Amino acid sequence: MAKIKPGKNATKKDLIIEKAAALFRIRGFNAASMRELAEAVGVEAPSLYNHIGSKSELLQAICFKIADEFTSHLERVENTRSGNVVKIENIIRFHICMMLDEFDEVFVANHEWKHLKEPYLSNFLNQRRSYEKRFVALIEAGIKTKELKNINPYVAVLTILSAVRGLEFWQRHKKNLGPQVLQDDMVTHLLKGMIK
Amino acid sequence: MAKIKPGKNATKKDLIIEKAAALFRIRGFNAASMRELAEAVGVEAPSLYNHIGSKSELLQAICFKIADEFTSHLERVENTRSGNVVKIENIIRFHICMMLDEFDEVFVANHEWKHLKEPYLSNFLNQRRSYEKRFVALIEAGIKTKELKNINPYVAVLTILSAVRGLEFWQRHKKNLGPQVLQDDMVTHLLKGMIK
DNA sequence: TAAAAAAACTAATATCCGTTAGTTTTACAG
DNA sequence: CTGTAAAACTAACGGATATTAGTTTTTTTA
Repeated sequence: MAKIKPGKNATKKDLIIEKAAALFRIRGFNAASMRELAEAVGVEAPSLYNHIGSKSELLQAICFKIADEFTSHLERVENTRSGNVVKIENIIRFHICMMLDEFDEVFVANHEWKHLKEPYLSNFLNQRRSYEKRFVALIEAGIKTKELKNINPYVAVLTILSAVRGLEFWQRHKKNLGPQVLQDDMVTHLLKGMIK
Repeated sequence: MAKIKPGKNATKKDLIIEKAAALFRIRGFNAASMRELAEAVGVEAPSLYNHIGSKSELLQAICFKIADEFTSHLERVENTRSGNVVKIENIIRFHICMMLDEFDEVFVANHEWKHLKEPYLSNFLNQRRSYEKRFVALIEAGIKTKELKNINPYVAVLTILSAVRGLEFWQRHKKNLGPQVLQDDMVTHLLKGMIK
């Protein structure tokens, strides 16, 4: 069969990772087979190994690409001079955008990380914990400056991150509601509540 | 080896399902092997088949047990004469309790349902969709009676259900915060927001 | 206590999976 | 064109998995 060229600026490895993200999301990491992945790429299974080292390497690439994007965005926000509420709103909106723009990858990072092998598993969890702690610190700062209610900051972070993650169920209703309305509504709900 | 008796009122099948829920949660449905499950039960793998039909039957039992509990609770709430906000708060608190009391089962129902086989997969998804629609109706009613802001009810349900689901990450912080505080904080956050 | 039923065990099978080995084809540099 | 390297292919292996078959042990029943 003819060699298949990937898009201009992307390597074939990138194409494989992209297809892997979609497949891992739909079938789950363990249920997804390298033969299925090969078919999606348009190649026989062993040919994949000319470009990648192993199946778990694919999972690592996906998880850490996403983790790094979130981490570096948080760093950018921290170095801003805005108020804490603005910072928090910024983070919420970024999560929503990531969920909509890089759906497969974010989904896999959220759901399949447990199948990472050591030491990647520990690295990933440490990076997550660090992210959450820095988010908590932001909320604590907002409480100190009286911008926020005297809530438990851990519960708030938990609530926000989980709510935003729920956008993975969004696809169903995509037709009825634009992403901008969605973003605004969710930000309002999480910041100001739903009671009049 | 001697026959192992389950707890007084539970059949051996119930014991197997219970152990399966814990195992499926930790390892994932596909990664969890029947040999591992057998070891947890204290038996050789083929012996399991004296009590169950197949591995997927276990997943079905777990998923539908949880789905039915949520559905019947919703029905109870619907038949109540309380205000809509009280009903919504009731549902949120029930979700939190389920998450804390039947952690393994709820986790598996939330994460592993995609490995259900037809027609169970379709049944499960239909039951979920129905639940969400009835929840949406409750919020729409609250908007109509001016109890709630004029938010998009789909976004609200999405936000609430996802936030509550996030309690699966709770175990980490259990030591620092009691479940009652958690419940109250989360209900407040979801109903009234975090801004002062 | 003897017969019947339930539930354990051992052994084995068929299937699928990730991956390797070895070979052939394609693409590109000179 | 020609030679070289990259990337495709076919064939196959070793290991794990769910499950079945057949047998033996344990428990219950009468």
